[in-house]
Amino acid sequence: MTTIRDVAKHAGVSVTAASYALNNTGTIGEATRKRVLEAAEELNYHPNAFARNLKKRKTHTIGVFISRFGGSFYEEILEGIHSLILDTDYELLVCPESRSARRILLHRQVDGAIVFDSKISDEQVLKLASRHFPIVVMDRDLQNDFILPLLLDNPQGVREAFWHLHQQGFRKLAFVAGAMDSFDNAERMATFLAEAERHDLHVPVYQGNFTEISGYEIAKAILQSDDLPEAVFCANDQMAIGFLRAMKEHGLQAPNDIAVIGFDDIPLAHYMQPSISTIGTPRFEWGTTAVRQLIDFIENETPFQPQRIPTRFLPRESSILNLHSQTSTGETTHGPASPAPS
Amino acid sequence: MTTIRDVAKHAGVSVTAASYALNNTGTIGEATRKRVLEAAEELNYHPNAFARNLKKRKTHTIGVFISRFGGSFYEEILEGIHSLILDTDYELLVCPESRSARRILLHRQVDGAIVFDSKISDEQVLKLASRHFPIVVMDRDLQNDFILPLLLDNPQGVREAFWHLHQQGFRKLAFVAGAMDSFDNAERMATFLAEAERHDLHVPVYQGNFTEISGYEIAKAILQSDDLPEAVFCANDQMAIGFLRAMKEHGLQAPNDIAVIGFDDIPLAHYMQPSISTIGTPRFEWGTTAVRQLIDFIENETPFQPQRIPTRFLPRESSILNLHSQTSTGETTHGPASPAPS
DNA sequence: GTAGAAAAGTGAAACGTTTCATTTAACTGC
DNA sequence: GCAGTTAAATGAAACGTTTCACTTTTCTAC
Repeated sequence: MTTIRDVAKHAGVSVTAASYALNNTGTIGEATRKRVLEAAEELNYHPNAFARNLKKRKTHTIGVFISRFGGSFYEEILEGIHSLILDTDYELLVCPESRSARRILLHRQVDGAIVFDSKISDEQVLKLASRHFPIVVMDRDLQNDFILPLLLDNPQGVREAFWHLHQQGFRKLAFVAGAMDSFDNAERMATFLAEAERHDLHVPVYQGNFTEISGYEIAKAILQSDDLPEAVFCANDQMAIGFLRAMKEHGLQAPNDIAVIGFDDIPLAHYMQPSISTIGTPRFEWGTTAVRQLIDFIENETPFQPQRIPTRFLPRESSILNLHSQTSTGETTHGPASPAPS
Repeated sequence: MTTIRDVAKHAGVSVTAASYALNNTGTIGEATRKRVLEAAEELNYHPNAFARNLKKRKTHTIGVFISRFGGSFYEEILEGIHSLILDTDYELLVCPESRSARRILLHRQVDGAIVFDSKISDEQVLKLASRHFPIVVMDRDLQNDFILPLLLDNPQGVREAFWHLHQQGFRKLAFVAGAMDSFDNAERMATFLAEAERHDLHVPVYQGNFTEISGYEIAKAILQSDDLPEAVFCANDQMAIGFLRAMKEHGLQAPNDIAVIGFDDIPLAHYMQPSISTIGTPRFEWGTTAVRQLIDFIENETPFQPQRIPTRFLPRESSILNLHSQTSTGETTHGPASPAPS
């Protein structure tokens, strides 16, 4: 492993000179700079990042902490994050959950973090966040000078969905919940139940965990009974997909037998048959917003601006009664994100 | 920032003792170890990873280098990689392309790398790989003692697809190519053209770049002419989706007007209408294999075992003529990866 | 030609760990 | 109670950079 010492020797200058030349800092003659750079090239020198970071105490890297890669959900957020990173000279580092208690995060191998993983406890986030280590959280309602919550505006989308169902005359509703420890699940459920309450409707809640299989199994259980709901709201699309699969196996169809609504607008929701009504959100921008604010804080200590990420109900086949008696072109041929024509 | 020095002082021991206690190394009394650990806890101490790695020259981390997160393609590979990592005490670090020439990789902030990004040049990989820095490549045919290529068996799947088309009587074929610099694209194209050649068929090639929009635009161009192909092979599913979208807009249907085949078996391919015939591959296992071999090399210098990742043609609606006159249950209700019932 | 200023270059300390080589303390068995 | 061992604890060097404070060289203006 060649070090800066080797480069300096090879170029016949001091280590300091070599360092200045390589970093374009300090004060150094054009001729020697050239010599140093050539020596570095020749020796295939690459600075040791650990030594450098140890000294500089800056890594120029931001870390994103997610639970896993699957599920189509993070994808677009990550793309947004990545796209903004490309415009900066920051490095991006994505860490899924790992056994060894997230050394990367704890050991501050990054200058700031974006946290989207409920396995990381609130206490950890609180303990870690500081002027020198700002954190953006996207999955919990935590806030101080160094912690920026960027949360979905769940109530908005859920209300729209509820109205949509109510307006069409659905009264016998059910709610399929996601993981208990999820902020989003809690808020979606609370909003839906509150809306129902206001209309004097009682809504049974079935406990799932955001996976397709849990939606499938809940549906199986429900379909055993002879007392079916008219419409089901699932806390995310995966579960809605599972629910629909079970319905199909029982020879039932959405929306006529049971209307189904999901949440997230993952690409599949648009392409399924029937297409799934869901609540969409600008995930790409969600990601860019997070990075923008984070880097702004790191570089200029710009105070964090908490904001809610808008959500919007997207009516599709799985919950629109008599769709085919109405105009029904549009939608299916457009991109995944497009709503029904107004 | 509390350092080990603070911990040592607080516990009333030497720095060395603190280090030994914290790392469970050296020789240290049970009582003092306790005291040190308590002090560390109390001061909320976390070792500085840079200092540590600088000294130890091991990071216990493996790095995955991909071009981007989107496209549904990497997702399952990353899940495989992640799932195996969880069984080890290694850390995982995923880096998408970034402006600053991939410091992470170059600066060896990881103990080994998995490269799946054509923007990283062959020369770089060759220069970098060594006994102390093994590299698995998944997107290029590069090999030596320290570089393990894990490539798709493109020829297998492409041949099956070709036979499938040929057997149904399709003779007027076209090939929609992906990015020029892609190994997979090259191999898929070469195989397809070679098969065609053997049957004295001439196949025009349209140059795309793996994106949906490129497939869409190529289709638009083709559909202008009055001389349509009978079947089109797209080098990946994204382009096939774009192609089908354009066809729909022209009021054409697959497979009757033009049969369409893709490659990759991304989840959408299964759910589209019509479902898309494609070539599937065990991406999850692809990821686990990469990690397994990499860590085995790092820990035991187990020699790399190059192997091809199997591929398999999955016939679906977009290329099966008269499907509905045959048995046609199954498939659509199964999970995305399941092939047609045999 | 010289004083003074600017430019170019250097030595050494520091970043926070780990670990080698030593010293000191605590046990043995007789 | 002592020599010999083993256990426990320590000081200091090292990892590869960057950067401060300083010295040497070169330039400028008179």
